This record gives sequence, C-alpha cells and structure tokens, in this order.
Amino acid sequence: MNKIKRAVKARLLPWFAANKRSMPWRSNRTPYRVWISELMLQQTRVDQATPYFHRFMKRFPSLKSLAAASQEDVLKMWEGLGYYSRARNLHKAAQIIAADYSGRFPRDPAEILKLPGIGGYTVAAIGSLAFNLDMAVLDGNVIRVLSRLTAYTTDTRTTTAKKELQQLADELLVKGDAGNFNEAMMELGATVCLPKNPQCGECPMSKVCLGHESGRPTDYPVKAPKKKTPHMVVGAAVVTNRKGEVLIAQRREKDMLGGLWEFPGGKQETGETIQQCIVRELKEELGINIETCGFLVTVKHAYSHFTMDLHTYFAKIKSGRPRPLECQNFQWLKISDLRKVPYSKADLNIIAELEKPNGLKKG
DNA sequence: AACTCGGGGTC
DNA sequence: GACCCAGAGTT
Repeated sequence: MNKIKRAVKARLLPWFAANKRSMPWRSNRTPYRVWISELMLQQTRVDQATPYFHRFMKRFPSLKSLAAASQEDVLKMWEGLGYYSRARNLHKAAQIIAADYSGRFPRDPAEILKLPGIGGYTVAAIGSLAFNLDMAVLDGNVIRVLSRLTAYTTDTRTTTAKKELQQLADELLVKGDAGNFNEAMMELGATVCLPKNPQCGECPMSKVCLGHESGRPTDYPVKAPKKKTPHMVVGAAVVTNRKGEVLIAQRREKDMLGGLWEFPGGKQETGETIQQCIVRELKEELGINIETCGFLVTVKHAYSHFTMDLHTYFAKIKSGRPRPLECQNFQWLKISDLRKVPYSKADLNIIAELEKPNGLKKG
C-alpha cells in the first residue's frame, strides 16, 4: 500500500503532467464547465463528448442561460449523445441552482450531491476539479487501475467492491492535489491500463502493480458476465397529410427517450403483422385510424438493454384527429422542418431516409 | 442488489 | 457479436 502510495506521487503525477491529453474542459475550469463536462462524460468517451461540449457551451454559455432555456432546446443539444435523463436532470439542476443558490454553483459537497443527475462520482469530480476539495473519484477507469494494482479478486460490480475500492482511492489520494490525482488515475486507465491490451511497458506504476507481476493483468477487474439483451421488432408510421406534412409525437417524460420526438409506433405483438402493429399503435397512441401505404426503411438499432428492428411504413389517416393519448404531445411538420426538434438516433435515421431525393415519393 | 437508461468505439 | 465507456436513478 505505501509502495503504491509513494509511486503515485513519484511516478504517476509526473507521468500525467507529461502525457495528459488536451481537453476543452481542462482550460477555464469554472464550476459550470466542469459540471457540464462531467455530466456528458458519464458512461461516454472523451472523443464522443468533445464536440457536444463545444456546441453546448456556445448555445448555453452560462448557468443562467441554461436555466432559462426550454427542456426541448436542451434535449436538442444532447441529441445523439444518449442517456437523455442526463440532459433532463442537468436542466432541472440549473433551475434549482438559479432559484435556490442565486445562480451560483454550490460548493458544499452535501448540497452538490442533492442536485439531480449528480451521484458519488460526479460530486467528487466537481469537488476536486472545481473547488480543490480532497475527494477521490471512482469510475470505470479507476476501478480497473486499482483492481490491477492490487490484484483485487472481488466482483467489481458488487457494492462491497465499490466501497472497498473507494476507500482505497481515498487512501491513495494526494491531498491538496486531488484534481490532478483523479485525472491522472482516469487518464492512466483510458490510455495505458486498457481493458484488453494494457500497455504495461509504458505504465509508470508497473513496478508496484500486482496485476502486472502476476503476468495476467487482464484477469482484473473481476466481473460477473452480463445477461444477453432481448430483441424487439417495432413498427413506426410516417403519417402524411394533404399538405405533405408529417405527424410526429413526443415521448412522455418518464419513458425511455423521454421528451424526444418520434415517428409514432410501437412493439409488435405475437400474432400480428408489422402493418397491423402500426395500425394498432397509432389508434392507442393518438386515437386515429390509419392505413399503411408503402414501405420506407428498416432501421436496426442496439440499445444498452435490448436490440431493435424498426420497420417504417408510410401511412394516411382514414378517420379521426390526433390526440395525445399515450404521448406528451404531437405536431405536423414539413420534412424540411423535422430537424428543429430532438429525436433519438433511430428516428434520425428515418429522417435521413425521408430527406433523400424522392424520399417522400412512396407516401 | 438488480434493473433501467443511449450511443459509439474497439476487439 | 460482446465489452466498455470520467454513472445515476428507481424499485
């Protein structure tokens, strides 16, 4: 333990100073910028979050501007990044800070932790990076680095392991330099202590690493295998009217992809064709009777907990007027206006299909 | 403790 | 295909 602790100070921090990557949130480190970046980086790689961070800061340069925005505008800036509850929670938290903390980001970790979307990792990240508090982060990188350093054999998905590894991180933390310590640990995990091909030859900690000493560093971290994800077949309709406008519905806030817009539809049930599924779903969701016309496209999409084949057909209303029965809202939009509101990736693929030359021809 | 919640890179 | 990623919230 003390050997590891000495190696952190003597080797890890100098290694980080010499090898740290350039990231936009590493300059001009205000609490607001740290907060936004940390939310974007939850379960998301640096390269994926970076362009979103630039666009978000341009559109919402201050906490006040974020608090004053509509949720739909915030979701539009998050479109394609995934885990949309992060965006909804971010927006709610901005309004709480504006109302209860005079627009100033709270400094007390207990207060930070109360904000929606902020848990144990993020409060430590903001505390250390924005306020120089002695708090150690525990993320996927740190779990891998620590479990290899100590040849840790407990399943790291368990709460026992999380607790013990958090304690270990707390002990190793370089007091007074927590931000650098945390970033160094994560940078090491992201660039050297890789999941499948650890670059032990380039690692500043290899001399004190039990995983390296064992000759089988990839045996750590120990993880129970995940269950395989189910597969869904889903139907969706591009309903057009006489003006050539398209009907879109807004998903309910509590549902998956909540607040995003979509081409209405739903899961195929046993014993029905995909066209029958679409007819049924639009009756249930919007109270309209439709007939399907031509086939448009099938979008294959993998979510974190299931995979989906999304079959999309054109359709027209036979009777009834849309009402928001199982959705938050609906509207008719010209194809050229569709991208003004936020969608999930699967529905963006449908829009791309509609935008192709002759895309609406079949409707 | 188990489950839900996106999207994309990597092997 | 499976795994992983600067995890949090709900049940």
